Amino acid sequence: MKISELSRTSGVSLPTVKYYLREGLLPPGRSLGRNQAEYDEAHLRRLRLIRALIDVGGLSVAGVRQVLQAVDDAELPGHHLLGTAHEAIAGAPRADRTTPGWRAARAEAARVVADRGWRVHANAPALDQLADAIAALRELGQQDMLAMVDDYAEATERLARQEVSLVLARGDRAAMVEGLVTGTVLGEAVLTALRRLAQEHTSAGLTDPG
Amino acid sequence: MKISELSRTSGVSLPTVKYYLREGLLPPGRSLGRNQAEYDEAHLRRLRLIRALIDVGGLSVAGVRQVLQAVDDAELPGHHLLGTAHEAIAGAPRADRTTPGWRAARAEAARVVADRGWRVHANAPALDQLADAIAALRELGQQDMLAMVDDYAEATERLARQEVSLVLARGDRAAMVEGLVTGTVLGEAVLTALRRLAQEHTSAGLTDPG
DNA sequence: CATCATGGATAGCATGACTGTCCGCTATCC
DNA sequence: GGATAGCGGACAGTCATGCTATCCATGATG
Repeated sequence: MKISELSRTSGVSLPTVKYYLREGLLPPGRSLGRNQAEYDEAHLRRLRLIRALIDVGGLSVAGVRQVLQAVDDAELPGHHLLGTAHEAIAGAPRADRTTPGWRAARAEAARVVADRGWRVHANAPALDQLADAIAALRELGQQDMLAMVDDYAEATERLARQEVSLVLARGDRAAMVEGLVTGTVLGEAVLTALRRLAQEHTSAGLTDPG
Repeated sequence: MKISELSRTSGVSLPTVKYYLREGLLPPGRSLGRNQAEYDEAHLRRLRLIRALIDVGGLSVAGVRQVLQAVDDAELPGHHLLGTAHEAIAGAPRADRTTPGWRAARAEAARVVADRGWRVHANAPALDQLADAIAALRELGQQDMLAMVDDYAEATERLARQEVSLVLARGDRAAMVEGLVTGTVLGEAVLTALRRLAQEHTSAGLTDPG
């Protein structure tokens, strides 16, 4: 198919498709001459993945590029890809990570993980994000919220087991890789949306039962 | 304290403090004349909350303003505040919500909630976000991931019960209100960070046991 | 009394994610 | 075989966000 058809059937405007091409998110089509190129199903699929990562996952264009490069790297072992996906989701840190309070929170985050016996990379971005949140909670005098951490950890551990086995159940590598990325990014969107709905339900039920 | 001290002790640059004042995130200090104003602990606290919502929660300045207006509205019933927080977190939708695929996903989202007996506002933003994610998953041929939805719902329901009762356990309204906001926004950060860590642990454990 | 910070207003800047325009070329439809 | 619509490629322009910088008249402070 031609670029205009790619644009039309994907719903992504033509200038934007060109932009993604320029930015290396979308591989160039098979050139059929100086000013004609052929795109196929794989491009369409890729374009949809890009939009999902941006629109639903909230990734930046740079983050998407990172993820896609990892996806396309056939050598990369699976859980490296996961790490890349996590880095891309994380983006640039906004919080100040130099204060003593943050360092303490960071140590606390490491402790939570260690207590659970989780084997994670010592400088996983998620550890820093957890520290950001813990530090903020303490700074705001909301430490009592930290009582939830164990419940969160328990729940996420159970869910992660399900997710990972679901992805591993797929036979081939390509399907696993895509599942990993979408599971990580879109799964997070599903989880947080459901959390909000559950909160709304529960708070309505408790403040206005019946 | 003076504005410069507020800036110094909060770690937020003076121009930024002025910016937040201009934007109405921070209430003006008690004026002591044409060019002098007095700020207090409440301002410091508020400033820290703003930074937490922006840095950790990822809210936009507009979103923060929305939340704080609700926080300051003493009339607003509790679960309205929750709704406002959810709207502010959600921000402007990025996905296209006019396609038939999206409508189907939206109906599916409503069904998930209804099947659980969750009582939520029929146009809660989280329902749309859930639909965004479901639509993306289907569009990408990753429907099998939707098998997780029930587990997510189950887990979030249990967690929400804990969270809400934790917040309600606080005596006074002001503490509850702040707990609600921080619990919603920062709790989400904690949850997603832990989810990523759990994923990393699990995938490492399954691909490389020992 | 000399400085210096302050409140208030306005302008400027960096980044990110597009969007619009132009150009020379070519496939395709009369 | 000529018109014309679409194409690839290069770039400049746009818009929103979240600050940051400058200026000024005033008044606090040593």
